Amino acid sequence: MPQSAAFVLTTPLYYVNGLPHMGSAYTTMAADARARFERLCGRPVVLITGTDEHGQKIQRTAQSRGLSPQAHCDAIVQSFTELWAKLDIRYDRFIRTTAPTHHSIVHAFFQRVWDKGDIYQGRQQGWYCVACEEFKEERELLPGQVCPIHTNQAVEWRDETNYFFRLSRYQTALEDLYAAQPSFIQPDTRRNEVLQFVRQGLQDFSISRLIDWGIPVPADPQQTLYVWFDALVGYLSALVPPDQPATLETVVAQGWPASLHLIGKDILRFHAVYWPAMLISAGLPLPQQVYGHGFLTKDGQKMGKTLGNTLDPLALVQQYGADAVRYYFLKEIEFGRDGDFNEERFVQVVNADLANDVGNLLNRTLNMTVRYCQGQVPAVNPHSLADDHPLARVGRTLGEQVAEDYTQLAFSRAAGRILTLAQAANKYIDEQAPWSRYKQGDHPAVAQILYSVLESVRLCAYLLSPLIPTTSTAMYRQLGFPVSLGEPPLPAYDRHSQWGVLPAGQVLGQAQPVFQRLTAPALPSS
RNA sequence: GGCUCAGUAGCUCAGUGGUAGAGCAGGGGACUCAUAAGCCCUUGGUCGGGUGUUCAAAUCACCCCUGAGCCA
Repeated sequence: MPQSAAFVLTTPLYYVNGLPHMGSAYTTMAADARARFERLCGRPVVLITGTDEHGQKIQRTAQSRGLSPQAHCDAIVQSFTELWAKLDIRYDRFIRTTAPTHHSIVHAFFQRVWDKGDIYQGRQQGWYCVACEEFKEERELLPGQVCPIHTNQAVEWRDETNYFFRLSRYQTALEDLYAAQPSFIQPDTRRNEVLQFVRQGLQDFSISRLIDWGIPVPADPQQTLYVWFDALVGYLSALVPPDQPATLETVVAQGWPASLHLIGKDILRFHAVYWPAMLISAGLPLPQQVYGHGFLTKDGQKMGKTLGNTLDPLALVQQYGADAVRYYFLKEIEFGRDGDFNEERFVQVVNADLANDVGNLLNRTLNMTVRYCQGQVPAVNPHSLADDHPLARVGRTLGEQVAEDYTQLAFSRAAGRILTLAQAANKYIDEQAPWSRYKQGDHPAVAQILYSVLESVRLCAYLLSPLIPTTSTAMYRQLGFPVSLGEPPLPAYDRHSQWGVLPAGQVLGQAQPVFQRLTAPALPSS
C-alpha cells in the first residue's frame, strides 16, 4: 500500500490584538479532534495554527500598553500557547507572521503574483476603520462617522496610493472551482453565500497600506502588505521546517495544499474567495475544503466586550478541565451551526454523558469483573455472540459510522452515536443482573455479560478519544492497555474501532472514577 | 431595501402530507454491581401567528412577527 498523503489542516492564524477568546478555542478544539482522528487512522497529520501579528490595530494596541509591537505580540502569543496546552491541543506547526521564514515566503508569493501581472498600483480614498483594517463606504457608516462594527471608534479619512490585487480576473476561475468541487466551501449555507457574493461580480482589492507594522511591499518598502494578504500566506510558511530553505518549492514538497481550512464563518470570504484566487495567481495548488463553522453565544446572547459577557476559555478550562470543555462544545453544538454556552447545561450534559453514562459504566463493570472474574477479561469469543446481541450488534458497525462522522466534522453525531452504545450497555447490565446470575452459580453467563460490556466500554473510550483524550486514555489503561490514546504508538483505528478487541485474560487495572462529576460554582464572568 | 437560514416539550434538537418524537432537566417506582451513578415508568407541546391548498398540514403556498446572517 502506498503511503497516504499527509492530512494538512489549519486553524486561522489568530489575531493577537487581545487574549484568546472562546471562538478561537472552539475552532482549535475542532481542528484538534479531527487531527486526532486522522492520526488514529494512521495518516500523517500536519495541524497548523499560529498567530497573525501585523496591522495598525496591533501597533496601536501595543502603543497604548507602552510596548513595542513585537513585545506586545510575544506576550499575547504566550497566552495562546498556554491555552492550547491546557486544552490538550496537539498542533504540529505554530506559525507567527513575524517569523523571518514567513517574510521570505510572503516575498516569494508576492513576486509570483507580481510576475503574473496581478498587482498594480492604484489610488484609494475613503473612510478607514482601523479595527476592521478596511475601507468603508460612506453609506455603511453610522451617524458621526462611526464604523457599524466598531461603534466605539471613529473611522479615519485616508487618501492613499496602494497596491491592488486583480481579483476581478479570477471570477470565472472561482466559479468553475465552486462548480467542479461542490464541497470546497462547507457547510452548504455558507457556500451559497459565497456563490451569491461572487456572482455579483468581483472587484480588485487593495493589498497594501501606508502603515509601519507589517511586511514591507517588496517593490515599494514605504508600504506594508495588508494583514490579510500576509496572514493567508502564513498557511504556506507554516509548512517550512526550520532546516529547509524558505521557498514555495519547499512548501509544496512539505505537503501543500491543505486538506482543510477550519475557520469561523466571519472570515469565510477571505478563505473562500480571496485566498484561492491568490493561490491560482501564484501558481499553487488549492486547498480541498474551507469549512466555516458557526458562532457561539453565551446564555443566548452574542458575546462581546461591550456587553461584558465574554466567556474566558482559560478560566473555563482551569475550572472544569480540558475534556469537559472539549466535550461540551463538540458534542452539544452541531458543528457548522451557531451554538450556545450555558453553564448549567454545560455541567448537566458533561455529567450525564461522561460521568454517569460512560465513566460509571466502566467503574461498575470493572468492580464486577474483579469480584466475579478475578479482575481479568473473561475468556469469551466476541464473535460467538449472537447476531442480535444488543451490544455486539451495535458495536460491530459503530466504528465505521463514527469514522464517517469524524470525516464530515460531525462531532456531535459521532458522540451521540457512541453514547447510545454506553446507554445500551447500562441497560443490558440491569436486564442481565450479573450479580444475581453469579449468586445462582451461572458463571459462564456472567463471563459473557461482562465481556460484552467491557468490550462496549472499550469501544466507546476508543471512539471518543479524539474528543476527550485524557478520559479515554484513563479508561484504556483501566482496561489493561498500557497505552496513551494521544501519543504514539497509537492503537490503530482499523483494529481498535472494531468489535471484539479485548484479549481474554488481559489483566484489568484498578477501578477508579475516570471522570469526576462537575459541580457548578459561579464562574467569574469576565 | 434585497436575499438566506432558523422559530417543535423547561433546555438542546430530530421529524418535509397520513393519529406529535429523542436526549438532558423535573416527578414516581423497583433494584444494588457502580461516581446518591444506572434501570423502569411518568409530567410536559393549539409544532412563532394568520390565511389558503388538500380527504388529511409541523410538513405545501402566500402574508405577518421574532432571532441570526449575507449583500465587498
